[in-house]
Amino acid sequence: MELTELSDILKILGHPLRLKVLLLLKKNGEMCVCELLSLLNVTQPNLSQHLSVMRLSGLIGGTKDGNTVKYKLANNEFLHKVLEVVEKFSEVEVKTRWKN
Amino acid sequence: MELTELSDILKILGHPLRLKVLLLLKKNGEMCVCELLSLLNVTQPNLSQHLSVMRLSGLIGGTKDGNTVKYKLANNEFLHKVLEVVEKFSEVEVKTRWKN
DNA sequence: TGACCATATTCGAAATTGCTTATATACTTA
DNA sequence: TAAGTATATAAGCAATTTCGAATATGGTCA
Repeated sequence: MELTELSDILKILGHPLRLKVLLLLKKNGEMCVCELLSLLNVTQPNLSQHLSVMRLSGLIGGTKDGNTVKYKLANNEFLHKVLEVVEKFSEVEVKTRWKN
Repeated sequence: MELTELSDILKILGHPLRLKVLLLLKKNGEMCVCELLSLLNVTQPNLSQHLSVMRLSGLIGGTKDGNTVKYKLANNEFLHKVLEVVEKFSEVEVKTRWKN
C-alpha cells in the first residue's frame, strides 16, 4: 500500500466518533445504525455522515436488511491491525451490543 | 489512554508528510531538519510547521545541537506500535539517512 | 561586528472538516 | 393508500487545516 493510502486511513481513524464506531463494529461484528445510535451520543445525521465517509473510503460495508442497514468492518488487514493496537491501548470500555 | 487521546495521535499520523517523517525518524533514530528537508519534497517552513505540530503533541522531541536541531521519536509506545503496523504495510521504500 | 546558516514563527488565503437543521428516500405495516 | 420508521442526503455555517510568502531568531564564522 502506498503511504498516502495508509495516511488516508489513519486520518479517518483520527476522529473519536469514527474510531469508536470502528471499535464497536470490530467487537460486535455487525451492527445496524440504530444500535450505534443508541450507544453513541450523537445525532442521527451526524452519525450517518461519518458512516458515509467510512463507507466511501471502503473501511466499512453496509447491507440493507428491510428497513435497517447493518454495517460491518471491511476486509482490510491494515485497518484490523491498527484497531487491534488501539484496543490494546484503550482504557475505554467499549460497550458490547445491547441485548434484551 | 482515552479514546480521544488515541484518535488525536492517529489524526496527526493521518497526513502523508507527517507519517513519512515519523517513519524516517523511527528508522534512523535521530535526524536534523536539514536531512529531512533533503529527503522530502517540501519547503522549509512547511516542514517546520509539521514538526511543530508533532513536537507540541509530544510525538517527537528536538534537541538543539549548535546551529541545527535534531529530532527523534518520543517514547510513546502507542505511536511505536502503530508505526510498526504502517511499516509492515508500506510498500514505499523509506529512504535511509543520506550518507556522504 | 557583519554576513551567513539553520530553523522557527507569523500571517493570510484556500480548502477541508464537522456539525446542525431541514428534507428526502425507501421500506413496513395498518 | 396513508402513516410511521430507519437511514441518507443536502444546504449552510463555523472552525480547523494546510500551505506559501515573508520575516524573525539564534547560532557560527570570517
